[in-house]
Amino acid sequence: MPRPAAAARTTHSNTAPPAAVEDIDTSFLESLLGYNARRAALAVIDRFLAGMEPYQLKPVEFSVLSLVAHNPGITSRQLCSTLGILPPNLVGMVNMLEKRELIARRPHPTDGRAMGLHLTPAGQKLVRDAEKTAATIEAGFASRLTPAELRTLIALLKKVYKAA
Amino acid sequence: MPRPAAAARTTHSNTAPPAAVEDIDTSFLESLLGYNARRAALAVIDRFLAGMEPYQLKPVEFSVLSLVAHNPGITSRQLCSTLGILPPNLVGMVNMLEKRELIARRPHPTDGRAMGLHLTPAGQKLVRDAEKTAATIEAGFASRLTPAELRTLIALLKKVYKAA
DNA sequence: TATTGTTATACTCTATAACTATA
DNA sequence: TATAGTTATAGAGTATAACAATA
Repeated sequence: MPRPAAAARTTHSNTAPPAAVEDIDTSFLESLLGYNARRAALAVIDRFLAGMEPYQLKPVEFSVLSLVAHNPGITSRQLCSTLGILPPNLVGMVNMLEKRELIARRPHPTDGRAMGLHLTPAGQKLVRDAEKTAATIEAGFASRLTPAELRTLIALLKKVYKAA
Repeated sequence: MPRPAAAARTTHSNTAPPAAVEDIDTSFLESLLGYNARRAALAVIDRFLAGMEPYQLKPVEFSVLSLVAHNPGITSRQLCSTLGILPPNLVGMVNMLEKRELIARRPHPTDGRAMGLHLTPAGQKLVRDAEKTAATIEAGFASRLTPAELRTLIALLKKVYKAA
């Protein structure tokens, strides 16, 4: 974001070390997959965060609810290994979602230690609406990417993190 | 990561609600750009973190050193806006890199408030080696992605986060 | 008046150790 | 003995407010 050409006093002084930097060279970083993946993820998540504001859901909370919706009876342990979060960090989230009466813990049918997670009717409605919003956000990126590019991008991303 | 087919007792009970989940359906989440971008970024950064261990550099510290290397005299403010980090959070990092004698603060040639950042000889050597390692890590992904796919992926990621 | 660098501080996210009850 | 869920806690990472020196 530095202005294009102010203070032209410090131009082409090829030998003097104490020169000011005007245009920042980011070419090396931009050649790295990690740098670009992180920047893109942050940009998309930022948009997602804004879109989920009416539902008071952060990205991970949305992921949890969506997984419970499509996998009624899923356990905490399964959520953790699927989403890559640690059990102690899930507990508070599940408590909060239960207090909001979006999900309910029920005893697991075969494992007395585990609890199966289920959506309440209110949770089902919220997830339906939130997933619709997520799809809309997704479509919003079609302004920068064609549908084909979006498909390609997602396919390549999967190739990167699957079989890690 | 649940085992494929243990406890076959709880199979095809199509009507009973309290059933155990065996294979987790993640298809909706996997259709979302944000989910895939985050997972991919985490996977790559994980690999990067391991590769940078001998240099004792975290991804952001590597980014800072690399930017200083290619832009000698760059200011803290410029680093912050380029990398999307906040000034208070950069201070400690620069202090630490200075204490490790990898960078040096010198007075800015035209702005008395600012400090220009420069690499020490030790810093230059470290960055050269670390960038070589970064390129190697990058090449390591060629096992999952062809060089053409990697180029396409990076180009599409740029499209996503530029013009955000 | 605005900006650079800085301190202090708070809030979130992520990680580790240890306990309980079931398997 | 191992695993699911939980508690407590520690450590990163990220955020805002406010100040001194300079523009």
